[in-house]
Amino acid sequence: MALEATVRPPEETLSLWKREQARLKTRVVDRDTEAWQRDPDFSGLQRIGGVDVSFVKGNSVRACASLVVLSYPELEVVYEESRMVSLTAPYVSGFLAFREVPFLVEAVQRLQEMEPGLMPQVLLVDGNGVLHHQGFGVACHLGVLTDLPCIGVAKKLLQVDGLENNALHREKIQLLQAGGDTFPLMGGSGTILGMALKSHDRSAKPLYVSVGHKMSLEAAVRLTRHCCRFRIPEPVRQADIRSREYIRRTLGLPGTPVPGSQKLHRPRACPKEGSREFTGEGRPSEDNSQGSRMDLKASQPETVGPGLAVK
DNA sequence: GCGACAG
DNA sequence: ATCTTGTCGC
Repeated sequence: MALEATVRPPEETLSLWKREQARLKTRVVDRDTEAWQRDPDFSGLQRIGGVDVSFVKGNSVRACASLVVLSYPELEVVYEESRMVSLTAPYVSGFLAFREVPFLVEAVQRLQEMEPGLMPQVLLVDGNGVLHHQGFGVACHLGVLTDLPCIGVAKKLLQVDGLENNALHREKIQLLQAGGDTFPLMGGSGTILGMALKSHDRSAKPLYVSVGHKMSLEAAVRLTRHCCRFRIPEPVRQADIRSREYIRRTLGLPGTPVPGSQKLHRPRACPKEGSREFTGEGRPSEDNSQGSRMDLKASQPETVGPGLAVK
């Protein structure tokens, strides 16, 4: 059975995860690698991806992972895939990627198979990049595993390396005037780990932008700003909206009983639907037979597609 | 016992 | 992340 994605993993698992983060961190590229990233108007940029995972309320395992692709600069959704998944790892601050990234990588892989022409040129990720305990947040993790440029966009400050959401920090926030205003987030070593960004004119809370992969912080901030019709950049916002919507429409549908309810309400046998999901297309459904528990599974796929190799 | 805590 | 209604403002 799927492990309790609620329990804190043993220290042994956490140190394995840390080792994996340290190993993959050496592959992060924290500078612009594409021509469009340096262009004042992002000329050449046509597709931006966004990913998010939403959860089923009373359930720590079931979730919906969404990948959307938006056109640039129109910011219209040109691709969407939302799919129910069964999480195997619990949420532990600093190790978010081990919970969510495997399903996001799979989504990118399916996109590469089904609609390679819609592969995004950059991914906006809900969470941090190098602004992280080990300097390797979920945006870096997804970037390295897919070899796509990635930007970390967090809604709350991760208090790490001396960064604190204290009075001084809140003062700086209040000094932000117009949309696009920023201030640097400097770690203890003096390195700029990210930027606080007022994403639009009337947004009290800033976004915390950091480099994920294959992009400079300056370009990451500028692009994030260009994606904000509202506080949350459109690619991430659309992924969030659509993953929640998918859950809302999926819950209560047959074939998806709540774990404990089966024995109580359905003591008798029914056709073995098991834990299959309805895709709405009658396609075979999700089966995260990752085989195991919480392990190094988040880093299992090392390649996504042409030119997207990671060894 | 108390504070911290991306999603 | 999720639990939750109304309310103030453009």
